[in-house]
Amino acid sequence: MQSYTEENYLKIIYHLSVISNPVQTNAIAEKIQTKAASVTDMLKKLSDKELVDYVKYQGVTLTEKGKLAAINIVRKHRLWEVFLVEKLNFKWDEVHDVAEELEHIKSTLLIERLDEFLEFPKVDPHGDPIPDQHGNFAAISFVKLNRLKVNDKGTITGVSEHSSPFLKHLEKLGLTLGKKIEVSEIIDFDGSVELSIDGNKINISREVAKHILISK
Amino acid sequence: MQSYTEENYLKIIYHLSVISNPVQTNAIAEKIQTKAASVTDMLKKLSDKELVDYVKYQGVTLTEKGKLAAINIVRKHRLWEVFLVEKLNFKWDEVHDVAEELEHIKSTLLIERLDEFLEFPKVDPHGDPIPDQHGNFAAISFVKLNRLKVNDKGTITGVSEHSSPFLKHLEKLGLTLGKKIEVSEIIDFDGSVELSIDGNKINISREVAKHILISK
DNA sequence: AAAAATTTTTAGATTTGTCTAAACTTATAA
DNA sequence: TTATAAGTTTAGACAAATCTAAAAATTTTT
Ligand SMILES: [Mn+2]
Ligand SMILES: [Mn+2]
Ligand SMILES: [Mn+2]
Ligand SMILES: [Mn+2]
Repeated sequence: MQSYTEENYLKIIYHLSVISNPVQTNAIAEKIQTKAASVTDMLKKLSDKELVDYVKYQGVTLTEKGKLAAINIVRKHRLWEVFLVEKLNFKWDEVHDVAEELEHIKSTLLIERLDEFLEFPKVDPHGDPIPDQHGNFAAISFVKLNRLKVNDKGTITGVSEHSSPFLKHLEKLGLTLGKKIEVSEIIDFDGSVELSIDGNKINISREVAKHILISK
Repeated sequence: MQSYTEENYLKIIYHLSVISNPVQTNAIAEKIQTKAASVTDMLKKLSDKELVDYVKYQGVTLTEKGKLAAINIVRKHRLWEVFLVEKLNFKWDEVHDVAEELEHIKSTLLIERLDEFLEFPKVDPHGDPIPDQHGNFAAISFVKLNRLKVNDKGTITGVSEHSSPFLKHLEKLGLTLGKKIEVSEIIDFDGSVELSIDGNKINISREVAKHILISK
């Protein structure tokens, strides 16, 4: 079994390894809000437990065992988020911090029953896929909204930024999961994007567009 | 805010102070599965935080602040137990350990929404009362089954022992919450009790009878 | 290819919660 | 009322996770 802290490291290494592999010490330090020296200590420990392959000065990669542990935490995180939104009427911007705590509850029975209670959801409130108990999940194919051209159409299926201010902003603009959008114009001056949604035209900054995931 | 460990101490002091006040160091040590020396250290810390009144060699009493914190943890513990039984189909002997972890999740919104989702339950799966958000709850009046005389009748409204083996045993005998019983005989030899329940006669040991709570 | 900048690791402390062993206080018994 | 037992606290140590400051390795720049 891993400690609360070890679980957090595994999860963050998992998320970062999508972007770069192996994962650098400083990248972890920044995400986990700690100092590089502390990360080095933990990497040695995770390496001793054979959860990561660690090469001094080079970075870390999850082992199969570490990857499975990480995915299991992600599974729990996302199932709890679904629970909070579907059953307790949380908004999608309110769930993340609570799920950060709930994901560490240790009970296989609990999580399997929760999955069943929620009727085996495939995605969480931010459009992220929920792994099954074996760690398998279908990768969702999407394009970032800032990559679309004028007249391109699609459906909002996810977000790549989970902060409350960002999600509240999207909500206010009506940019929620499942909404159909069409790019009506891309403004030369600042790269901002004009969208058609629900018959209205709205303008969003390029920065916001980057974090909206679109599927056909 | 209190740490996970501090919360456990507060809760256990709260439960023990029903039996004896002030609460002794060794009593806490035994419940928390630790050594008396560790308890002493923690009592000093809780005293510094004004959560307990602590007199060296005499024991501890919860302050108002400490009592409120403790009741809040009990509230969370019991609400989670209801959730596990009512929504996730846990048995009453399976909930305690998971609730021990869930009770430490820090989110007022979560617990108020959970309470609402469960439709404001008044008792948990073991018949224990659930405090409201101000810490108030109605004390449930009961007699221990071993105190009843022959021909006394009543309803099972609670248990004073929460271990899985004990609860499974009761379940097998059909001695669950809400069941009506009548004492048909008390065996001289070993003090065991014969009960009428659902038209059948069953015999339970005095030790088991002690932990079954009966109301009129 | 050496110098400078960046990144990472080590060394030594610190905090939280725990432990053992010894000392001390209180309760019980002769 | 002194002796003994039981309960509690202190002293000193330890493991987990963190930190700062300094040293070492790697990468980038000149
Ligand atoms: Mn989240
Ligand atoms: Mn999510
Ligand atoms: Mn319980
Ligand atoms: Mn209970």
